[in-house]
Amino acid sequence: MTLQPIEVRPSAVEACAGSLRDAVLRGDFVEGARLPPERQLAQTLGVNRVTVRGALSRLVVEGLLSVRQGSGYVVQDFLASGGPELLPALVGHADRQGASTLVKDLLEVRRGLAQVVLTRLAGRRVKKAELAAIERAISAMEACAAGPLRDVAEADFAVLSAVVAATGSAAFRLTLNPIGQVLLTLPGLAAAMYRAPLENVAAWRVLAGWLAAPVPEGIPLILSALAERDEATVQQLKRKS
Amino acid sequence: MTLQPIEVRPSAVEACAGSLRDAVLRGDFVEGARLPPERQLAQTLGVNRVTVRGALSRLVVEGLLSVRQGSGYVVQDFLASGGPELLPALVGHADRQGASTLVKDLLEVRRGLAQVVLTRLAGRRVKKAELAAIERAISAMEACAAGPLRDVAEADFAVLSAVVAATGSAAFRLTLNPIGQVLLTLPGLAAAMYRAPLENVAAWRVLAGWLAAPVPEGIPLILSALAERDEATVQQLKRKS
DNA sequence: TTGACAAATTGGTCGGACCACCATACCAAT
DNA sequence: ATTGGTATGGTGGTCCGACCAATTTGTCAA
Repeated sequence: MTLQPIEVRPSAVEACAGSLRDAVLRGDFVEGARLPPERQLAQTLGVNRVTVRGALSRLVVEGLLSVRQGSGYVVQDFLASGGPELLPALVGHADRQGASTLVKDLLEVRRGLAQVVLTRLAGRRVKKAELAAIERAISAMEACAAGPLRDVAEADFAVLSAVVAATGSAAFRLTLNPIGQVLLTLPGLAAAMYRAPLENVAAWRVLAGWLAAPVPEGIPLILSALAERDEATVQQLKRKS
Repeated sequence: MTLQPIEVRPSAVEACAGSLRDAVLRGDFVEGARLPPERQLAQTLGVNRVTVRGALSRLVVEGLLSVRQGSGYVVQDFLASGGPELLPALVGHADRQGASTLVKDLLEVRRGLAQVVLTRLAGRRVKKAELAAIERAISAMEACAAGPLRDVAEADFAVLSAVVAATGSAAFRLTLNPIGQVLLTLPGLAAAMYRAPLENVAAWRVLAGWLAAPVPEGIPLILSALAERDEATVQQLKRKS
């Protein structure tokens, strides 16, 4: 009994949201154009109006649509108004080349944030409690290294999250969270990134060691290690799928 | 006739979402605890169940709650699962000191992303079309420098957005978008940041000039200028409110 | 004590109705 | 011909009541 991959049936509004999101990203509706009215969409999708309303409001939050009472839903330029949570859908619509580029760029963003975090941490004393939390997260990752990849990925993100938490900055954490969640949902990414989970654990241990005496000179080494791992991940991703 | 600040009445589900969000962030519900059922919340808030459902689903997307059919809504650790769009609400619940710290950190995140973007742009040739778009955005900002602050802030963000767009990376843009939107909604921030809009325009022009021949050596100067402006903004914010 | 079963609770969906806002076309006054 | 008001239909926003589906809880028998 290694694992039990439960499968959940997505809710109706989730299905509707996915369908509509795909349609928008596919370009079925011209940007700036108006979507069909809710009632018509409901009939087309064979679902109640309340359900499509839920889906549409979701897309509005995501930045794909805007809405005004009495007027209707208009397609937005999601690159100018959307959030990172759109990336999985974008990856789904891109070819192999485009998908790997998207992932590569997202990892670059993550490294950039990591650099800011490390820079901020440099020279400061990290509280013992937070250092202990990081150690705990690393150990947890080591513990599930042989288990399902999904758990490894989550544990890996938990370590990074703990490091970011050590900055004591809510803005940092809230900015990183969506990126981590996106990385978790990208299919095949975990398989490409955690081919040898224990190496990742070792890398984290290096970072934890640095945190004990965070001198700025140590940052480039850590960052280059991250870059190496990310590069290998992208290469593996290209080769695989 | 300088401007006409229209006022819109927020929708019912927005109001409900705000009320519930405040309650959660204020700690009225213990983390991990279950919220009252939808029907009860509807009665308490004096609104239909459909309406509170909309508000609750919104909070789920924001990472404040999780939900399971038959079980209920449970409060999440938003620092571990929330997105940057929570920051305005957080600022509203913080004291003066905490609020300015939140803003300062968010600006630090933005500078970090700017650094990554500039690093990526360095050494590459920026396409003429994108350079022109940046110039256009700067001119648009200059044009509305004397107008309402809200427009200045939007134009300023549009410039940064154009610069990021020059990277050709969707991940970069989608990561930055929420941060920009948050900065736009923070009350009083525009007043603190754009006390002399023309200076900001001049700074952008410097950046645009660098983009014509993006040598890595020019990056620190631009970044330090940004840091200076952000620092001044935070100081002004502390002093003011 | 344990396991299965039944009832109550709770979120998810449905159908229809009405209200508020908006877009358009039309008409009257200038 | 232009302007301003008005009427009509369309569209999103909210409400009501009902039922379905998943979960939790309580109960009882083995």
